[in-house]
Amino acid sequence: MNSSGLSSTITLTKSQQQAVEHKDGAMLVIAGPGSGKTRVITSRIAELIKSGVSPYNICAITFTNKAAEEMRNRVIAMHVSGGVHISTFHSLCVRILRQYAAKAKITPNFSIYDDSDQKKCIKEAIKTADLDTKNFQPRRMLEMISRLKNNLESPQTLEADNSGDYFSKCLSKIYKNYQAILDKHNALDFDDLLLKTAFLLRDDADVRKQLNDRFKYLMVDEYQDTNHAQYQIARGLAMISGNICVTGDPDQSVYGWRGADIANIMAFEKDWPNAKVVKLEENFRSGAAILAVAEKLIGVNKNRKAKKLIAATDIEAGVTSECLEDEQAEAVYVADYVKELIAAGSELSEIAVFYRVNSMSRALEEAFIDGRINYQIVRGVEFYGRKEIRDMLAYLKVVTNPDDEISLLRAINTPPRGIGKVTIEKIGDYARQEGVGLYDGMVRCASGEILSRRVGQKISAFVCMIENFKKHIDEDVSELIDVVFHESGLFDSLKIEQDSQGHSQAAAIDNIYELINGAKKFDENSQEKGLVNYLQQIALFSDTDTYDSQSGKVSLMTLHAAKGLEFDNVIIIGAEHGILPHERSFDLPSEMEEERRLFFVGITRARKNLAVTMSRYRTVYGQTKRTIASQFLFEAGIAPEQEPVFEAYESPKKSGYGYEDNYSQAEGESPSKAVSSGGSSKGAFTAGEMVSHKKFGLGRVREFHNLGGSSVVMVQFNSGQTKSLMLKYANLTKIG
DNA sequence: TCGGCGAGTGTTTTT
DNA sequence: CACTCGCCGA
Repeated sequence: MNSSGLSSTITLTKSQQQAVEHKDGAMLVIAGPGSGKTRVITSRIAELIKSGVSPYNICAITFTNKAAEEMRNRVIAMHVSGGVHISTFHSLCVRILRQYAAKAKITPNFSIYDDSDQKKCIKEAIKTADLDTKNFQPRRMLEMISRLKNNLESPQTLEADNSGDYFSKCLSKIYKNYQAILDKHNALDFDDLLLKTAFLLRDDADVRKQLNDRFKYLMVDEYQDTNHAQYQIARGLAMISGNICVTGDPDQSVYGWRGADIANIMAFEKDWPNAKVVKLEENFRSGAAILAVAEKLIGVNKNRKAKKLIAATDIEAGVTSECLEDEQAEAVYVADYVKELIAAGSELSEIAVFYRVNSMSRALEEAFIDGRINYQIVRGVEFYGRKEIRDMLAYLKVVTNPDDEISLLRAINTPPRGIGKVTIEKIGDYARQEGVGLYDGMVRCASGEILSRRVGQKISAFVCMIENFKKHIDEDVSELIDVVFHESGLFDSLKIEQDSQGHSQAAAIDNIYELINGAKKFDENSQEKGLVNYLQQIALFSDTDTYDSQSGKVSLMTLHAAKGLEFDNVIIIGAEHGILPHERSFDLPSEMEEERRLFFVGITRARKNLAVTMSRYRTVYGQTKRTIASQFLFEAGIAPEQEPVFEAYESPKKSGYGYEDNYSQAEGESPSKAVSSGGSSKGAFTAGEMVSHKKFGLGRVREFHNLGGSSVVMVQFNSGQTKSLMLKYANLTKIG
């Protein structure tokens, strides 16, 4: 999203014009990369207002806070009066849920739980279900619950369905417990924000009517990445007016793992039968050479609507690729390449490096520091994930929401106050007897005879402190944080640490001051003030929100974070089998296609120069392993000249994390042959056929997914195991 | 009560 | 390799 060309006098193409002028009814804008989508959306908002629609009646939903902010600025720059609601789905839901809290059966001061909060809750939920965390891994359970929530399955509906097997019954129980814990804490997780809003819209005609009246014109960007809950929310919001305009690109759907359903955009015309469909296929961003690579790659995907990438500029573009020895060499290569770009006149902020996983930034950072290149890592959790920040936020959450036990338990012993497990348990038991929350239990214990005098005093002191903080709740958030910082003892304990450990801890105190500074900005600028608002807003900050286009630094980020951005120069590192595509995606063709789209997204961020690198060896989890070139390099026609041995392989699942057990068989094979021939097992398979595999022996084909060069066969082997194999590498022989 | 230490474990992407 | 968890000693 470049900020240039904001002037409303700028000329639009015919199709852009069509999209901008469309007013009433449904519209689907299929917008390829670089097709001026953001400009279309903002121009349309301006056009709606010009035609007499009140800004107050317009709602635009973006994918990230950053995108929302940017769009807000653009709308303002168009000299259109304010009042348009622009936010992410999640922020919108927070607003709705607070406004209609009673109807949603929650209280408006709810906490929003992040990953680590959720993890604590799920562990407790598993324990109270009398199950163990070995067989029911917290992470996995959370993932499945998230999936359920995204599909709007409540614990009740799940429990009512008695048909499930043992595992689903356990899951159902865990889900129920987990939700009970969240309810008790007056807390919502990310998925709840969507689910509760969707239910509210579905079940309460009054609310639905009011919101439809409020948001007469709804626009949803990045529609290809909406999940079922978001889809239902959008539908609910536009149900009466029918004025829904969605924009997106199925080829850029990269959040399937988070429940995003590409079918939402594919089936839009069915949902809204009179929908106008506009395709934006002209690309104003990238040079033709880059587009050719992108188009070649994405063309391999099977499940897609055909769409062109038409170069609409005469940018001279270049695409290079390089194979380096290991990740250090790769990072140094990138640093040198960046220096060349700078020498050639490029701005640092016009250079970006993308990678598949966050951990890959490390080698880059070292090389950039060595090379004295200024960089920014687009990764936000960093700051809000720091211990001292979380500690501080825990206090604030307790102040707004004493039922938030996760925060309460954190705050009560940071810094240590000599209140231990036993005491907490005692109070917990007492509170349960009395039918009150833990905090209220403390309040009562502080004066009662439940605890020893000594402990009672400690509790009393803590409760008094929190109650005292509550008095400041209507002051500026920044002031309250300052008060909490000093009166809670957090400052003292950090100071002591700092003094004893030299200056290594100085950052902790500075971080709190930075938090205070951020809060000051919130106090000054935010539309809706107050502590609860502040906390709920912070909870929704994300990685991509930290990207600063004006930083004057090279940007490093994951491919996911790169969505929606553009740079003159893009470098994508780690184009290796197992990384891009990621090994966790090997089993499902749909996931392989998503990986391909991810690479596609990365490629199409570049205006002038695209460089792709891989390395021959990579150290993962402390072990150095030989790598295999990504098939995507070949599909896109950009394999490095100094070509790596492209080895035949089997799906490396279950054989550990490395690929070592399949790299022996390849030594002699000619790489180019292995690729272009498509392997030895050509043609189609059908379910039921008997096949033979070198290593796994005999088996029967269960599924065949014809994906051209990357077809996948799922085979159930006689050994009992079922494997998904890439057809062209699996070396399957048909039997009989 | 709490911090330190050692064994064990798990590794994608993020609102 | 890095992080978490649980146990033990002070």
